[in-house]
Amino acid sequence: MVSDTGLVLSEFLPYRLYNAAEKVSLSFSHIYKDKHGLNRPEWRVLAVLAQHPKMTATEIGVHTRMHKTKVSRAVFELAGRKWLSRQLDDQDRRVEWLQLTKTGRARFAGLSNLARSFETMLIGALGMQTAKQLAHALDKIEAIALPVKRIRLQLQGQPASR
Amino acid sequence: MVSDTGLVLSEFLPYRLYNAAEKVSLSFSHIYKDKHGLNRPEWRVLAVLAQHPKMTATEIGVHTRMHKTKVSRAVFELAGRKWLSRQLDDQDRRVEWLQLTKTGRARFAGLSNLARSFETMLIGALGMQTAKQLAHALDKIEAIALPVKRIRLQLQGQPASR
DNA sequence: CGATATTGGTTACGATTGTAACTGTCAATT
DNA sequence: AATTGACAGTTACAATCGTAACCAATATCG
Repeated sequence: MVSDTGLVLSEFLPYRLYNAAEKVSLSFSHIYKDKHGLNRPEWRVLAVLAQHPKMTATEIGVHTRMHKTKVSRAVFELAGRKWLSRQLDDQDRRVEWLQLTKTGRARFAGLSNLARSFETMLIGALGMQTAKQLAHALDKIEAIALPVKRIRLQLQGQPASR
Repeated sequence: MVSDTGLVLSEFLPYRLYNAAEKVSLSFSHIYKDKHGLNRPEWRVLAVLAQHPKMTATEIGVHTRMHKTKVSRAVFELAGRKWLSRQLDDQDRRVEWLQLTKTGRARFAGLSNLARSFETMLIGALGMQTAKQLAHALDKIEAIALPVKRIRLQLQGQPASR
């Protein structure tokens, strides 16, 4: 029989993890939001393209764990700003190769520095040891398999069941 | 001069933290969503009221770090299901005291057990040591002050400056 | 006491998001 | 080569969410 002492929400790990992530994310969001009016998907697309010069929207979705509609909208917005260019693959005209324009790279450079400063500040506030332990815990969370029903899982990299 | 090697998104701590939280939260959400059709705010209100028998909507918002409109909607929904009752304070008729009904408590009991099982599973997958380190890191994140501009901060519990 | 500010909670509206349907292109099977 | 299925990416629609405006009720201060 289970002792139904209830559940202390404020000590419940998923809850705490979520709140911490929201807090950090909210604080960090000013870096891309305030100056450039980017939202999170746009920031992520920018950051991935800065690191991987040529990618397709689908690849970006897999890499950033974002739904393809999110990616699509972010790409649309960034293309409108001329921060990235789209180029049809000539083997397969369904796919578009995306890459940052000079403007895009320039804008990102500044953001990138701010991002790293933020991370440094965060790690400093946590202390190096705690930060390392946190990173390690995140490694594990990324690695473990959690039950995910109902959701067709937007990152269609690996086939679920066929 | 800052070495602009760019930024490796997949190693960027805020990004990783957010993804991990989303992964865990998405997996956990099935527990309250699949069977009862609750959403996250509703789940939280339920859990807090189970722990603290009588609270006001404002208090719930502070405690769960949720915006008062979210709380308001969740309370509306749960009241509609008769999982909680509202009772006007007779000293101050603006405030409503909320408490779970017998139905609400009964429904929550099951959820609470599933929630604890989930947490146990998660901690098991992480390993006890990692889980403890994670909890410690989350403690620190909760405690530190991160720059938050622009946002009027929905949890008006503690005065920011007076 | 009366005007004004503040507070608890709700509602309206715009923005963001996810699901599903859709378009166009390629691949496979006949 | 024609049909069928799969896939890249977009669009439509509904649900969720945050901001701001709002309504009552109380507190404050002249």
